[in-house]
Parts: sequence; C-alpha cells; structure tokens
Amino acid sequence: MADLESTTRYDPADVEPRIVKKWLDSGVFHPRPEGTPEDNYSLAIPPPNVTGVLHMGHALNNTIQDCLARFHRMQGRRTKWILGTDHAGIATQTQVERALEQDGTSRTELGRERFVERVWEWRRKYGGTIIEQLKRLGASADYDEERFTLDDAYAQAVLKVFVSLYEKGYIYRDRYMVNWDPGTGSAISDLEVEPREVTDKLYYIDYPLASGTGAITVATVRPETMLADTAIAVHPEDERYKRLIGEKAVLPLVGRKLRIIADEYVRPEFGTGALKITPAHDPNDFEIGRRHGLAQPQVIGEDGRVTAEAPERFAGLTVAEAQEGVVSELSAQGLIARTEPYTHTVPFSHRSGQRIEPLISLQWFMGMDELARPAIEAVTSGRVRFHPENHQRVYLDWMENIRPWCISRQLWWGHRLPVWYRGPETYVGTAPPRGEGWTRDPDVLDTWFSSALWPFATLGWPEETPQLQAFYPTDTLVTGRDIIFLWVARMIMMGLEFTGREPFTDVHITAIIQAPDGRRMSKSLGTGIDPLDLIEGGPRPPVFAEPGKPAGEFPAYGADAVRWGLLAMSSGQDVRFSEDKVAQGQQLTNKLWNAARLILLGVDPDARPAIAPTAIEDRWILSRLERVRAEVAGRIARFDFSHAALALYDFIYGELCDWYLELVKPRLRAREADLAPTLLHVLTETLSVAHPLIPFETEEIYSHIPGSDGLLAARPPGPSAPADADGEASIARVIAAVQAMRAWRDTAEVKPGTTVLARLRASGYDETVEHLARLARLDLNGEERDDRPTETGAEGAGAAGNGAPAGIVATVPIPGGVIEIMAGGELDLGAAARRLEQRRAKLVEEIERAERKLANQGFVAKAPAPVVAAEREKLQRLRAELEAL
RNA sequence: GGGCGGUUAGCUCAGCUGGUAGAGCGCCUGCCUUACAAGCAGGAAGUCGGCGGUUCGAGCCCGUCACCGCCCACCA
Repeated sequence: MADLESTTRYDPADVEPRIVKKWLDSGVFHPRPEGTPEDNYSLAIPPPNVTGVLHMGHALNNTIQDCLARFHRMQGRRTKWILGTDHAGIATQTQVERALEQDGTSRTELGRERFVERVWEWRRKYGGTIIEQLKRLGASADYDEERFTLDDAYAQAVLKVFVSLYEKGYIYRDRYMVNWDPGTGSAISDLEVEPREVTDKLYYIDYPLASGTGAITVATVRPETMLADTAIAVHPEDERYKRLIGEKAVLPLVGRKLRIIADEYVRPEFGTGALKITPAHDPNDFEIGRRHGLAQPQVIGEDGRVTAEAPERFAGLTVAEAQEGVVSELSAQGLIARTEPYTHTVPFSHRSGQRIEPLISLQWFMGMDELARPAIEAVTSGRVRFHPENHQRVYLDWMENIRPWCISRQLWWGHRLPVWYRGPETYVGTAPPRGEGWTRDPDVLDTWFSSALWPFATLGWPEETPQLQAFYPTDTLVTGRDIIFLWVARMIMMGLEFTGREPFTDVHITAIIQAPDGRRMSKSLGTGIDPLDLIEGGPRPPVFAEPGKPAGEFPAYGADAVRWGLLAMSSGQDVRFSEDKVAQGQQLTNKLWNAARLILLGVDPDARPAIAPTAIEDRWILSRLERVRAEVAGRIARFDFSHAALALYDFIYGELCDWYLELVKPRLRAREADLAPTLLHVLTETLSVAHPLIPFETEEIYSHIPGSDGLLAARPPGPSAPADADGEASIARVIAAVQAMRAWRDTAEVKPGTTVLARLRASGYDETVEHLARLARLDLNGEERDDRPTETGAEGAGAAGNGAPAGIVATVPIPGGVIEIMAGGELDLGAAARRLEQRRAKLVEEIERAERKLANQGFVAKAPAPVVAAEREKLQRLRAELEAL
C-alpha cells in the first residue's frame, strides 16, 4: 500500500502494477459458470490479431468494455468478459512470410507443414503481447479462459459449422468471378477490397465489322483484356447500333468473330455506347456473359500473367507488359481511334495494397440469403439494438442486399476446409473420409468465418458446456463501425443459425479516434500512438506536438488517466485525439488522491462509513452523491461514456473537493467524531461510482478505507441516502453567496488575506452563516442580522438597504438578499465604487432587455404562462437589486 | 451515384422535448490559504458555417448552399 502521509501526488507507476496483480490473484475476473444468461452479464471481446499490439482503437474499445464489465460486476451480476485472440489468416501469414524473407528463406521453400509450424512458433513468441497490454490497461477480462480461434475445440466448431451449412446447401463450390489479390495470391471477399481513385487511360479501339462495312468502336481502360473478348454489347434502343445487333465484328489481334449483342446494362451515353465484353475479367461482363451464354476464355491467370489462351506471343507476359504489347500492335494497325485520361474508382486489396484482378476462379461460396432473413428480423424487431441507433440502417441496407460470400482463401494459415476430393467425388465432413486416394482441399477459410462463431465457440459450443449455459447469449458487443458487416452481421447470422438465439442484445459502435490533424490514426502514417507510451511515458510523435514545440515525450499519465481521457473524448462518431483530456484525467486522479488523503488522514481509524449527517453540508453532499450515482449509472446504461466521465469529474471537483471538503475542514481539524462516518461513506461511494472508469486508483484508495475488506471491484454499492431538496438548496445558496463575495472582493481589490466587516441582510442562511463568513472572509460578528423572512427576500433586503447607516460602502447581492460591506479595515473605496458602477450598468442593461421582452405583446400573449411569469419575476428582482445599490 | 455524420470561445468538444451560450486546455489578474502549485480564487473571450423560412422567441425545427470526414456502389 502506498504511504498516504508522504505521497502528495498520485503515482500510477507505483499503484497500477500492484493492483493488477491483486485482481488477477483474487479471481474476480473469472466467474464460476453458474446461473442464467439473464442474471449474468457477459460480453465477448472483439478478438485482436494474435500477433497484434494495442493501438488507440483497442484502448478505447476495451476501456468501454471494461467500464461495462466492472459496472455490472459491481451491481452484483456474475460477469464474464470473454477474452481471446484471432489467428488473423492473411495478416499473420504475411507477417511471418516477411520474417522468413529476412532469414533468407520463404514459405514455399519450407513447405506447408513446416511453414504452419513456424507460424505457431511465432504465435507462441508474440501472441501474449496484446493480452499483457490489456492487463496493463486494467481490462477485467477472464484471463483464465483465454481463447484462440485455432484452438482444437474452436476448430471443431468451425468444421461442424462448415459441414452443416454445406449439407443445407448454403455452402457450395463454384467457378465464379472473384476478387483476385495478386499480392497474397488468394481470392478475397468483397469486404476486403477498398476502392481507390485512379486515373487510367481510356482507349477507343476500332473493331472491324465482319461484313467489311466499317468498324464499331469500343472504349476500355484495360485493352489487354480484349484478348478474352467474346462479344460486343450495345443498348437495345440505341439508334446508332440497332441495325448492327446480331452482326459480327472481328476481334483485332486475335481474329475471333464477336457477336454484337443487345443488353440493357450498356449506357449509350458513356464512351461510344458500345461495350466490349470480357466475361472472365470483369464482374459486369461476367454477368452479361452469363445472360447471353457467352464463353469465358481466361487470358490472365492467378499468377497475374497472360495464359496460353491468348495468342502465343503474349503468353507469359505480365499484365502491364501485355497491355503495352496490345496497345503498340493496335496502334501499328491504326485501330486506336483516340485515348483520353479517365478517373474512376478501382478495387485494391485491403491487405496487400495491390490492384484487384477480377477473374473467374473455382472457389467455395456461401449463399447468405437464408441466413440474412432472421438476422434482419432480429434487428427490426428490436431484439438486437445498435447504439447509436443510426447504424441500424446501415446494417439493414447491407443485409437486404447481401451477396454470396467467397469463403475460401489460398493461404496456409487458418482453418483448412474439411473437404476432400477423389477424382470426380467430393467429400465434406468433420473427419477425413475412409478409403484410399483422397486429397484434401488445400484452401483455408476466410478468417471472418471463424470469427463469426466467436460468442459461442469461445464458450465451448457445440458442447453444452456450463459456460455456454451460463453466459450465452452475451449482453453487449462493443466494436467499431468498420466491422459491422465483416463481423457483427455475420455473428448475428451464425448465432441465430446455430444457437437459435441472437448472440448479444446491444451493439455499441464506438467513436473512431483520429490523429489531431484529422487523419486516421495509423502507424505507417506516423499518426498513431501506442497507448502504452501514454500510460507509462514514451516518445510523442511529431503530429502530437504542440505547434512550434519539440515533440519530446509523453509524461507517464497512468492507465486511469488514459482511460478517463479516452472516455471523455469519445462523444461523437469521429473524434480527434486530445492529449488535454488525458491530462485532465490525470488531474482528476491526483485530485481524488489528495481528497482521500485529507479524509483518511483526518478521521479516527476506528470510524466506519455510515450515513449519519449532522450538518447541513452533510445532507447536501449525501444528496449530491445520490445524484451523481444515478447520473453515471444512467449514462453508462445509455452507452454515453463521455458524459459519465464528465459527470464524475464535475462531482469530484465541483462538489466534493471545492465545496464539501472545504466546508467541513474546521470540523475535520477539530476531529469531530460525528463527521467521520459520513465522510467515509461519501469517499467510499465516490470510489464505487468512479471505479468502472478509473479502477486502479479507486481500488488502491479503497484498501485504505478503515474496515474495508475484499476488493472494490467486487463490491456492490453501499446504502443510499434519500434526496434532500432543502439541504441542496441551502448549500446552493451559500455557494452562490460565497462566489458573489469573492468576485466582489477581487474586483474591489480587497487583499486576499483581509477579513471584511460586513452585515448579512438576507434570508436562508441560518445554518450556513459560519460557512459564509469563513469562506468569504467576512466579519459578520457583532452585527445584528436581518434574516426575517420577507415577501420576497430581495425586496425586503433592498428596503432595508435604503435606511442603511452611513458606514455601508457597498452592497453585494446574494440569493435571498444582500451583504452590506461596512467601511473600515483596508478597503480601497475607489475600487469598490468602480465595481459598484459596473454592476449597476449591467443591471440596467438586463432590466431593459426584460422590459423589452415583456412589452412585446406577442410574447405576453403566446408564450407559456410560466415563462412569462418567470420573466416578470426576474424583472422585479433586478429592479430591486438596482434600487438596493 | 446513393447514404450517414460534422461545421459552437485560440484548441478539443458539451449543449435534454426551441425560452438571454457551457466545460477542459490555453490566455489575463491575484494567491506558496498545513489534501493537492500537476494547486486555489477571480476574469476576459463566441454575428453558434452562409442565406432564406416557421415562431412571440431558433445553436436547437424546415428549406437551400458551402466546405470537412466517413460508409455503400459492377457504369466500360
């Protein structure tokens, strides 16, 4: 435990590692698999890539999940946060291949078996990094049951799902147009391509008509694909070409006769209105080709080179070389009518960054229509809710237009398809087929196929494990909007298909944290931060430097500060990273630390927390505590974490420290025994409210509370005090009065140390005069007080002011009346007078505004009565105050 | 080409069902007041992106335009 006496600053580096250990040793994060999913609370982490490292997105996402987990755990619910990592097929394989390259070897040199073994080694070496980082962040996940998407049990679940969907006919093998990524040498799904804007050259090429009566001109950005053309299409209503429909053109360089066909897809206004059709190398042409029963000659192979189906002189060339050759031959023959630059969006591989080569390939697909239907219903019925809810529409739009999913990947790292071939036979099963001569399909499944089973496969499905029974379905999913389709949608579909239940009820889509300059946070752009550098101190990238200053290093803010800062900044859907917020979080932790020191070093060690108010300020803080407790709980329930963080901050600073602790200081110094229980109760419950957001420090302080035992992380909220409107109003009054007096003192240039002779002429301060005098440094003693209730406090006080003795040099308005400042001491009367004049001018201005408003017939007639009444009352009050001055 | 979000103080962001604009940081002034100087007290600072409309009254509702960001999309 930290020594409170000497530690005047909260030191996360001392506290946090110790507290992590305490939590892990205690087993609080590892619930017994008992009870029902309805009573329990569970959530599944979006599994990070096994070899990944924590980035800012993870930090925010996991802080939010932890906040939820801790909140519900502290409500007494058995809470399980399912933890694990994803094998991340392409990402991991690429990483290991790069390392092999360094060693002067390669995947193909090693062969499949040895390569996969190397990846496992890699995983053993680096797979623990991100898990350790999560601990460092304070994530209260179930580390005792860490899962991996390639665990044996998990793999069995994947195979079972595959076989089941195959048997239902949803999974099938087909030759179909796919997104071929020449970079990874694999097909990838539609969701793994990203469109980029590219300026290509648009070639206008003449195809001579077979009749010899001229030519038809087509436009293309990829002339090399013409070698695989099988038709020319025009719009059926296009007057220019109508007469040519059914005729033939001659494919230059190849000599093949191409039918001129009519298809509504063609846009007459684009290019020449005539479109060359290459079914094997363009997704649209593929569809058109199918409609018209065209052949699909393939001139570009999976190796990115021209195939033998092209004229011999092109075979073996790369795509770029082929393009060059085709263009030069065409221009030699005078067949290129013209060219023009053309900017359009083109698919690139999200992984390798290479331009996608659309081609026809024999792959495994999954038909999604049947699975999508119930998944749509799950959301439209409200059984699964998105927060913020506008994401629901995006989800539904995608689901309603869902297309087949290409699930096979030409990789080695992943779940190998449970498919075997023998001649024309195909066998699909969770166990290998009997008999000789079977060869297994070399492909593996898209990583997202296994991720889709995450919420239930991690709990032991298909076995009816106690974990599954206790924690599935989960409650909340917290993730980014970039994987709503890739992951969220597929989990809902798979969950419904295989468990009959939605895998979660609430989906919280977190904000995306951008670099301070508005760009995406990314390591390669230099716009990313390692959250650990923020927690423990580390290099500050230049983008995060203050303008004109060297970047230097981040101070060691500590995990709590980083957590609080991330929560506080994550209000909108895109938020710029603000180091200030983290610094604010650090200030909060420091403030709370010192408040705890003040309290704990000031109370009797035998005292115990209890609701036992003896003074008005006790009633006030107890009432305010209940408010913040409800506020924070409500915000968390609505996934509004930034306001939860700010509400906590406002309470600790604006109420607990600035006022309550200042109000009770004299009693604390006097070691008033009656004070301690309430003080300890307030501190303990403040820790309790704060714990889901800033768990480390609150846990540490809790261990110093007299009589505390066990962990704060597992402690249900303590007793509540009833709301106390009178107490709140009374202290609110004295706060306003103190602030008014301080402001007056400052502008009247009263020296901070001096006590000012004054007279209180206001009602409502019976219980707080002492506070008022002390905090505003007033000497009210020896003066008779006029705190008789009057019709309206201000008017009464104003009237009293009229007959005031000559010694009054200023009148400071406060709620319920005024404070009269008496001559004497070291008052600078000139400054006081200036202050008075300022106030008077302000009052006149405000009175005019109110008068104007009330003179407006429209306002008086049409505005709601209470609004008008309030305005009248305000006018009266202002006039009275002016008069008093 | 569709759709979503944003534009509020120098910076990053709040502003609930429309009723005289808020926070943190920064800035200015004053304080080493025995919890905290990484602190405390006080203060200055905004034509709420532009234009039009509805309303007694608009940061908030409607229309329109302008930028910025994101998502979806098979137009050669």
